[in-house]
Amino acid sequence: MTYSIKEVAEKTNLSIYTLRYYDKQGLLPFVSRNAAGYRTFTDSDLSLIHTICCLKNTDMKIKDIRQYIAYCMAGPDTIEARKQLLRRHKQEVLDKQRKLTENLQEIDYKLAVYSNPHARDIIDQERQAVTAEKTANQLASWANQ
Amino acid sequence: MTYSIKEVAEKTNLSIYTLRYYDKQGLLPFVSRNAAGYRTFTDSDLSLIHTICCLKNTDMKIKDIRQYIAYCMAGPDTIEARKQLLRRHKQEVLDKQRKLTENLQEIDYKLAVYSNPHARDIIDQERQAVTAEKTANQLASWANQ
DNA sequence: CCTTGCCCTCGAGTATACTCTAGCGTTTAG
DNA sequence: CTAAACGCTAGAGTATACTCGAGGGCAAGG
Repeated sequence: MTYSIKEVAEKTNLSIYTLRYYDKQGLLPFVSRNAAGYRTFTDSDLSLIHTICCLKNTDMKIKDIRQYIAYCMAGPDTIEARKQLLRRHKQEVLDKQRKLTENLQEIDYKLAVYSNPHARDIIDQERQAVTAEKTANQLASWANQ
Repeated sequence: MTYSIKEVAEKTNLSIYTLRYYDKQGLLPFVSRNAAGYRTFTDSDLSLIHTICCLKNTDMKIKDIRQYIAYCMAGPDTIEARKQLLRRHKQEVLDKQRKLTENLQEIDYKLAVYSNPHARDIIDQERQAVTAEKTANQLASWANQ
C-alpha cells in the first residue's frame, strides 16, 4: 500500500504545504518518487513521519529533527548518536514540563485571588499600594494623569 | 526603591532589548519615566513583570499577555475577564503538558529499542523491511541507488 | 480529447518574537 | 569639564516555521 501526499496530509494532520516544507528541509529523505516525480509514501514512511511528529510535538527544532533523521538513514552505526540526541531532548522536555508546572502554580495563585469573595477589595488595595509607591518615588502613575 | 532598565534586565534574565520590545508591544504600560525619559521601575512593576514572565514561560502569546495587562490596568471591573483569560490559558497549558507526556512515552520507547542489547539487529531488520516494502511497490529506495 | 483534480518546484509572503544598529541625549566618576 | 557608561527611539535585520501563489506537468472520467 502506498499513499499520495494528500492522503498523508489527512492521516497526519499536517498540511500538504507542511509536508513539502519538511521535505525541502531534509526531514523526509526516505520518501520515494514515482515516474512522474510525485512523492509516494509507504507505511514505513508513515511510521517515520509519526516519529518526526513526536519530536515536533515536543518542540524539537527542525534542525535537530533533520539530524536525527540523518542518523536513521545512516544505519546502525549511529545508534549511540541517536540515543544521545533523544536523551538530551528528553531531558529538555522534562525541564520544560517542570517549568510549566512551576509557572502554572503561580497562575493558580492568581486565579485563587480573583476567585476570593473579597477579590475586589484586594485588587483595590493593591492598586492603591502601587500608586503610593510611584508617588513616593516622585513618579507619575498611569492612574493620576 | 527604583530600578533602571539594566537592573531589571539582570533581575529578570530578560535582555534590555526584550524589555524595551515588551514595552513597545504594550506589555509595560505601568512603567513610569523620569524627567529624562528613562524608564524607572518600582517593586510593584517588578511583580507585574514577574507575572508577565510566568505567562511567557507557559507560552502565552504577547497579544494575549497584552490583553491581560490591559485588564489589570483597567481596574477591578475586569476581574471576571482576567479569571476567564487565565482559566483558558491554564487549560491550554494542561493540554500541552498532556501532549508532552504522551509524546515523551514514544520517545522513551525509541530509547528502549536503542538500549536493547540487540538494537543493531533490530535496526538492521527494520531497514530490510523498509527496503522490501519499497521494492514491493516498485519504488527506488535511498539505499539502492 | 479535454476538463477537472492532483502533483510538482521555486520563490515570495506571513507571523512571531526577538535582536541589533544608528544617531543622539543624560549621568557620573575622575 | 569631559569621557565612559548608560538611556532613548526608530527602524532594520534575524531566526523559525510555516503558508501561499504562479506556472506548469500528469491522470482519470465523460
